[in-house]
Amino acid sequence: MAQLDNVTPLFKDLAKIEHDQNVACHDCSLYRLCLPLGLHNSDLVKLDTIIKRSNNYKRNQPLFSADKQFLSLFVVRSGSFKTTITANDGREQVTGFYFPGEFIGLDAIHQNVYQSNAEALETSSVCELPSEQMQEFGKEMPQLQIQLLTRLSKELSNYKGLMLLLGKKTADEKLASFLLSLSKRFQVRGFSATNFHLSMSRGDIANHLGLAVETVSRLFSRFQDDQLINIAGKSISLRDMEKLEVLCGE
Amino acid sequence: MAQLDNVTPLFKDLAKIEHDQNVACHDCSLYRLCLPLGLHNSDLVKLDTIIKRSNNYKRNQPLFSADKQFLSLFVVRSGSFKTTITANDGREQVTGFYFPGEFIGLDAIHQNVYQSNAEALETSSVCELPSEQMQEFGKEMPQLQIQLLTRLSKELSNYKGLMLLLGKKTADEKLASFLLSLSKRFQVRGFSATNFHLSMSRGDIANHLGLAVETVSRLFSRFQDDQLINIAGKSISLRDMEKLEVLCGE
DNA sequence: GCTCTTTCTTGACGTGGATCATGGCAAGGA
DNA sequence: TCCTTGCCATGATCCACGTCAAGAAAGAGC
Repeated sequence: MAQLDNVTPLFKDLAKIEHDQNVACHDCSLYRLCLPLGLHNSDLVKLDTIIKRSNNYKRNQPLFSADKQFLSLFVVRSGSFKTTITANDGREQVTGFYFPGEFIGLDAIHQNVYQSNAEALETSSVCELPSEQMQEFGKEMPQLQIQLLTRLSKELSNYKGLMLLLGKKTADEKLASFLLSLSKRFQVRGFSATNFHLSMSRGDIANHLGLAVETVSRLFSRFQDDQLINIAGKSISLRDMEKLEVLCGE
Repeated sequence: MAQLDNVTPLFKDLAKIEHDQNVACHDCSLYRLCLPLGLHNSDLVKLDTIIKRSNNYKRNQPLFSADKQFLSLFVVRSGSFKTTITANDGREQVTGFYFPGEFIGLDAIHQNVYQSNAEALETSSVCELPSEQMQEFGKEMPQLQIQLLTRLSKELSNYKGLMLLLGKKTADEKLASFLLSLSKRFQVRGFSATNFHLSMSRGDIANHLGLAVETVSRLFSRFQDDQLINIAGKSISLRDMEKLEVLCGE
């Protein structure tokens, strides 16, 4: 995310602030998108005391692994992460990509065990919310619980959309849907909806969409030939949003 | 579910009780599987006052539809339901099947709008939890919120498993995984893990697994030839659980 | 700067599962 | 008993996408 430069005035100092380990929630540029929204000021101050702000994670560095004890929820502060699950024969599925303000680890709550692997896609940092203290605080702060319920509910409905994508869509539709989903998420974060950086590899994209790398590569080329996008390595710009919207079929 | 007859002693009167509209939570045979688990007795009594116990829904009768206002969460009391989402061109994805004690509608919380369509697969009934009152009660009953969080978290992690299934598994593996998932869910409900009734059509199964009806039909035949299962219409018995476990690759 | 490695692209070919088409069977209605 | 309707089974055919192979770029390490 730090590579992105088409920031709106509102978020013009995002890149600076988000990398600062010592900024409290109420001064954080992600405040509007993040957990504390809706909390009373006094609760926010309390919450601040349990949040650990991480150092940078490097590309490919794991945040947590499946089957390990669930100790903390994470919120992305800068950069991006992917989560994967693994079949017993080693096949992997990339279950999601996570950008600043998004929660990682919500699926671990029900068994107190991480259900997936999470790793950084680029130099990234997180805010860590220790699960025990979150549970304590939750009892006194219904708003905090409601935030978590809302996040979980939203992620759940995303995943149902992904089922439609994986189960029913063609390769073209899958890629168009993926690009538009990224676009919308960057937009609410104050970045350009049309020009952005793909922090994940072609392999990750292909895996996530249930396609072969070669198919994704060919589609990028074809979308470019058809003037739907411009793509150069990891930089992409969406040239014809309308056609992309039609293509994705939602 | 009412058609199932291999019930264990523990649940021997399930079929009778579950259809009784007037049974309170603490007398319900689903108590151990359901929402109230972990609530104090006084809270349970309070909760009981807002729960509406439905009449029977008939086969194909909708419980709710996507884009309608979110008014209630539902818990299946008897029978079974499916949920679907629809692309704008009419393509449907069956996102899930729901059995007694399971929640329907959790993905509607974040926008106060139902995100999917739900309909009965057979004669079925539900307990209805009005969302407004649930929100009120949630503020005073942290245990209730925790139950909801736990359910959501579990459903979320199921969906990540479904992504692996849809994205990476072969037709054989998909069907084996599906059958074993049903088996486990029936088992915790006190029914036979090996002999049960498929309340959904071949079409629903195929759709849910991202396959064609014909493929599902051929697979059932082949599994039968290979002595993995016996199938006759909607009745199925799993003959070789071990091989099925191996086949499903988890 | 240069090598080594990883990632990406592009072409040629093969295949798993979709689609199409036909027929069987059970339930319901007259 | 016949007809209709819905659901399921199964064979024949086809195609979207995967697999294989071979370069081309792009980083990573020195």
